[in-house]
Amino acid sequence: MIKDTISDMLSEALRRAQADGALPALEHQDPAVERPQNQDHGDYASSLPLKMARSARMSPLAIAEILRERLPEQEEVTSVTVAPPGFVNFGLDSRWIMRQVGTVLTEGDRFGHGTSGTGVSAQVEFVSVNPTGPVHVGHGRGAVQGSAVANVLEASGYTVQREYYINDAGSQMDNFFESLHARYLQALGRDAEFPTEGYHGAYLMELGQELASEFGDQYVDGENAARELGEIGMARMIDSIREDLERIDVRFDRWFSERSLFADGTYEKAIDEVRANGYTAEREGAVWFTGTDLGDERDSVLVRQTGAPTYFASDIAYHYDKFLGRRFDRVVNVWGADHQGHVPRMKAVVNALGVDPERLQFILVQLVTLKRGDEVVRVSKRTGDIITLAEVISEVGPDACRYFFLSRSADAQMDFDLELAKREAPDNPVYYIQYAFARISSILRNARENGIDPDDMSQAVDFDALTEEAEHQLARAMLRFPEVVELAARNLEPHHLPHYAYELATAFHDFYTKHRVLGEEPHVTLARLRLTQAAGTVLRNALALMGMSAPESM
RNA sequence: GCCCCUGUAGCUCAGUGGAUAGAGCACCAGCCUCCGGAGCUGGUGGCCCGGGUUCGAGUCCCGGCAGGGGUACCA
Repeated sequence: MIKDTISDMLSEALRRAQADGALPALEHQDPAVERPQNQDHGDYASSLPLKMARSARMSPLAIAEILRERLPEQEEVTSVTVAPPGFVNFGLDSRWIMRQVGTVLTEGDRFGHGTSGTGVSAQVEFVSVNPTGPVHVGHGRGAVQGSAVANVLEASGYTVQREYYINDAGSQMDNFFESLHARYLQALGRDAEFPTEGYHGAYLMELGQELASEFGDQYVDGENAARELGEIGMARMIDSIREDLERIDVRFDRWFSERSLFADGTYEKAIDEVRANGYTAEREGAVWFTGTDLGDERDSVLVRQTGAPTYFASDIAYHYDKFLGRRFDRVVNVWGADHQGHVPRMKAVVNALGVDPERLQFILVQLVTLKRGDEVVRVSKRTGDIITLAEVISEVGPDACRYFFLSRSADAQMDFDLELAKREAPDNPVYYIQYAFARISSILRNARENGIDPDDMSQAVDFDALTEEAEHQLARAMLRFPEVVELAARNLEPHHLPHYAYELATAFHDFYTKHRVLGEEPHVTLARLRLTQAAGTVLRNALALMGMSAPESM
């Protein structure tokens, strides 16, 4: 990345200045290269002189000047200026910028990808909705955020595994089995007492009816009837969850069963490890995790008086498997904000397993407040008043759904007004972005009709023919893409992607409005065609990371 | 009570400690002989309050205020 090149230039200048005594030798300084908001200040700027002025006991301007004089030559940087109160501003050679269009086309769908995560394995676990009900709209937000984070990490070179943790053990499954069995019996016209704390949603009645018509009275009686029927029902639920998620391009490499932790001995190994490291205690007939020894607020129960493990104990086993079993270098858990209290505990647990807690990161997705107009819609499985992800997808479409969930940072709550989302669908920014891609595709189609084959890359391109401001801005916008991907990966903030895509689309629409591609002088047409193709490549790559489609026509 | 997240334009949201805080929607005024007007151009309008750190704070720290979430031998 050009940004790294400029950082290296500054580091070299600093080294030289310290070698010849112009600047005092200080400990490592970050070159602090950033993009100025105001383009008059160049393509990149460094505030290093301002940051080191105090410790160097020199004026920032003097430091800036010393650095500027010692900067190594670099062909892509044509201007370096010192600006008060102490910036070093860098201007890129506009001809070099335009030639990067060729680089974009050469790299194709790999343009924007980086290497910061090369050789590092990362697991992203997300959604993980209990298989007792459908995916609702709040889960959808986590699904989109998680899948985009996984995409962005992968694009940064990480070896990524996308995982869904199936909570198929524990009391909520028993409850689901009983609830389903009751619905099944009711569907067969029999008296059945529905559990007070059961799952009241309409989806379970439908499932009960489905199983009743399919299996008849096969599961009415018998010791294990409810359980056997429940297993079938759970598999159906998981299938339906999978289908819903696939509609918004959310896919998993592995569906990890909580039960398997107990079946294969991982659970015992994990608890033994925690015990061996001295972080368990027996009190009041229960086994506790003494997280307070590791800075947690309070101790937590692992095994109840009844002998049944808590879900927390399962989670210990699960993370034991992630770090000590499958040996992921990094683990990212995407959780709903209602699980926030669980984060310090999990950090403490990982610590207790002898793993650096920094390797475990969380994205806490804040809750979605559903509205219909002014009316707030509460999501409740107990009442059955559920707005499912599937419903939202059907109303606003998968691309708009993804864009909407992606464009807000995970730690900000959001209102989702279904009426508004429907009404504004044609004005949604997603169409603006996709329209840019459709226009690009249209130009390429027209080029073919005019006897120009855009895919023929044999002809030499005169990028110096691209001298217009709008062309320059479009190319500049394209070059920012790798930096955006890197930023999104480093901070686990996929919401930068849609904002970037919008800006890139704006740069293209502006170019499109002001200049024609086809019908100009041949060398201009060819150069603009390449610019257009490159814009399409970057747009498509950005949309791909967002999990959105890039339609050639709309 | 304690812990976490959030407070930026009328509304929905961006804004890696930097130079003159940005978009969309809405509102006002313009642009179609020409590659798709789902587009383009201009205008109105803003950092919750009070301290602090810093050469520099929307951004970091402390204290308020407001909204949301969490504080189980539920998950």
